[in-house]
Amino acid sequence: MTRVLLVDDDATLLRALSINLKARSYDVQAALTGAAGLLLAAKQPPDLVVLDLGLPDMDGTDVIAGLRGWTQVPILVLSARDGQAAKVAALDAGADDYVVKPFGMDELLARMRAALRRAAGEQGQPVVVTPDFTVDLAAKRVERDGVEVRLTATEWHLLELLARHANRTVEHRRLLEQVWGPAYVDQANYLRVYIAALRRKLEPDPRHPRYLITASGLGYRFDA
Amino acid sequence: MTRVLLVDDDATLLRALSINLKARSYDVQAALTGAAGLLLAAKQPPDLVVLDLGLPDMDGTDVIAGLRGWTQVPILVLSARDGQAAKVAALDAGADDYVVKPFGMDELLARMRAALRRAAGEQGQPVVVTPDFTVDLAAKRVERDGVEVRLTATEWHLLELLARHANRTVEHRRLLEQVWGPAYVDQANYLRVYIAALRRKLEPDPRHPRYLITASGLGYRFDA
DNA sequence: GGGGTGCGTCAAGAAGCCATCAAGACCGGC
DNA sequence: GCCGGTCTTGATGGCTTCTTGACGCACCCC
Repeated sequence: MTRVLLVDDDATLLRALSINLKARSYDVQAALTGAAGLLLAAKQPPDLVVLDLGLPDMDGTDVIAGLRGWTQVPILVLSARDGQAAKVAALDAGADDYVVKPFGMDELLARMRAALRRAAGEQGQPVVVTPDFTVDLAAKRVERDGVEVRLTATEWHLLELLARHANRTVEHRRLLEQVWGPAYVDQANYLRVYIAALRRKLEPDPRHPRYLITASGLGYRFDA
Repeated sequence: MTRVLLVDDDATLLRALSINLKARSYDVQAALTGAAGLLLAAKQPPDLVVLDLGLPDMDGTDVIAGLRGWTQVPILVLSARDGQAAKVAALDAGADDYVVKPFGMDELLARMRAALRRAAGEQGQPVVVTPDFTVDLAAKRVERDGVEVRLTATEWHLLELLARHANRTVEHRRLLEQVWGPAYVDQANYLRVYIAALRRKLEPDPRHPRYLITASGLGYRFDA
């Protein structure tokens, strides 16, 4: 299910949006402040963020920067300000779209669909195949010799991240940020433990990994 | 250079846009009709399409469909119609953004940048190629004769820095500061040791380097 | 020719990183 | 409250990588 994070200090609007989105089978999370929004996003990375710029606790562009520091999630900005300068600032800070309040619900939904469609397109093929196992990113399943491999939630997050960047080294920081959250960027221990688990479950010879490659000092790479 | 295709039947607006974009170093192509636009796009695929919906020869959504049939290029729609239905129709047909005329030039440019930024993210960063090896900056990988060359973290940082400034001499201070930190700006020893390591691993004849060139007294240069 | 400077090479000890294991904490279902 | 699985955390040993100093060479200036 598509997870949407709403950040807006106007509780009435928040509720209206929330109801509308839930009725359309989105998985909705809501925050009233920028700080709460960033925290929620870190805990459970959303597929789309709808962000009101007029928050009481933080400047809107700072919230955008806080997200862009570690994720490429589409950000759709809402704002009462119609000036060009505000729009340019938000878009250049990393927002994907800018909608002026008051807005029509149908338009907002269409813009959300457009943003999600683009983001989905980026993810590429949903299945990664190797001679020894296959990773089905859409179904969240891993098969080896025709048998499903049972992965824990954390193992899956890590494998998914690596598989989506197959053949590219992903840095320690990035892995830790995406799987455990921004607070864990220097807990490299976690990576070792879970990479080891994945190797045990997937590699033909866990002692000499062929797919989950260590880039010493840099990160790990999934070679397809 | 970024190629932009403008499709609009209003010749005045077309010229104004064109001048503005060219001044910002975009490579601009213009079409007055939907048919001409589709033809141009097919001939020389653009990086971004700016499309006026009110064309004389075709319905706007048909132009969008004609593009979406074979390309994921970002489409930014211009329209005089401000109704929600028109926006929803265009966005759901495959447009990425919808700007109502009259619009501010700064806003349009910011929305173009946002669309291009997203599209660029999909492709990944550049690769530096030489006759003897290739440096993939995004994947953090180096290949030589089709075989991966194993680099340590420090070796990679140094090579990356040089590759990103290919064909330009980078000063000792700068290299040391970026790779080892500001406290090491006069530890020129480190550079010798690690440049030597890179030459051993990458140069066809490490004794007579062809790519990692010493600029005596100044710094080093990566010749591509 | 002599002294100085910058560069390339080498090697050995120090330091850091990685794989692995295991024990305790935590959390869910029953 | 118990039990199984999962997550966190710390300790260990092996290995890679980094740091450091020494040496030789080429070049330049005097």
